[in-house]
Amino acid sequence: MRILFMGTPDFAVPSLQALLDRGHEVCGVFTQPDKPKGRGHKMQASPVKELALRYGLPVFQPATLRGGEVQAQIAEMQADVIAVVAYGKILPRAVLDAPRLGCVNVHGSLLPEYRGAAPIQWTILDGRERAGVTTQFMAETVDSGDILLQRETPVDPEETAGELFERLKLLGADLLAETLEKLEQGKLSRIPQDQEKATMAPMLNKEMSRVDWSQTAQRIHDQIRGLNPWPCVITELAGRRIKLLASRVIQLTGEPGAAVQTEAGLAAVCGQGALLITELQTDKGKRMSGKDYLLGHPLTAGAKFA
RNA sequence: CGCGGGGUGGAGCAGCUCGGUAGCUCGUCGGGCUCAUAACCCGAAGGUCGUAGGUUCAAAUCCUACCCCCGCAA
Repeated sequence: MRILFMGTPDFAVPSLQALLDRGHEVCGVFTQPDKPKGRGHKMQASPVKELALRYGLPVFQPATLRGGEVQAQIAEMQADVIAVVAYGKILPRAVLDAPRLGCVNVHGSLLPEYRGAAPIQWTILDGRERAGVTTQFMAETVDSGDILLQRETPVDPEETAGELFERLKLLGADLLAETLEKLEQGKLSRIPQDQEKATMAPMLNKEMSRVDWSQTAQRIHDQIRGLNPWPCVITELAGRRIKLLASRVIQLTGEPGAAVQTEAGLAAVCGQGALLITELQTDKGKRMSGKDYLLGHPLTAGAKFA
């Protein structure tokens, strides 16, 4: 099959890899332009670009897909299908209509739930027990297209967004390959989304890192899991920034926000129940268990998380 | 040249400003006490203080370069 691939971050890499492994002809790879990133603001190529270059595939990094020139270029490629996985740009009508079989997208949720930029994180943040991936025909409105295939997976109560992410990107890659093959054989039917059941999973921001200790321990636990590895729950203890990376719900009462030394380690009292802080990161950047933290940072009387 | 923090026995930290015997909490090992204990007491092992140079009578500490880790900002 002649495929034009569009994708940018890590999540998209296994999908491209799967298409290559199955012997499809990837006639081009679209990915976001290199950007100055990280410390020192060094230019950095996207993970998808790096993979594409390793395979010697033609790479395209237009700033926009809205120009007639790019659109003509895409049309000339005569791809059977365009596979889009976390590309980061809206595809205009002209591009959606270009390939013979249409544009197929992999999304990290069981659509119509969790449309948008951060479906995996919101699945965890909401404490959901089931997650999944969906392949859909792309529509002009984000993630509203007809569903092709879905695959579901249970979420572990302790699983972080990052861990679920790692699993779903592999599931997604499999599902994409399967979808394209069945699509080519005409074995798929399109299932329109139930628009009534649609929910949104907007991009995360740093505002969400703050903890409201009056909430239930379970809810804060989900917040810690859902925001890990980025942007993470950030709180303050003894005047210093602390990232909370992992926790466990325990029974303990007291003033919400109170920092308590327990036999098992550092704990934080919540509105209902409490959290044992099983992994945290100090402002020096070291990751450690709450127990280790206490060895070098003894709690003062009445210490509270901010 | 974006801004900034950090690398000290196995773990987490202090010491660095104002060079001069390597400190604290925990762990480990041995012994003791106790009806008992994650408690307490006594003792011991374990560190090229990130790397390489430099200054000095003397460097964890001051100077230079490099390596690694992290936060902010993007």
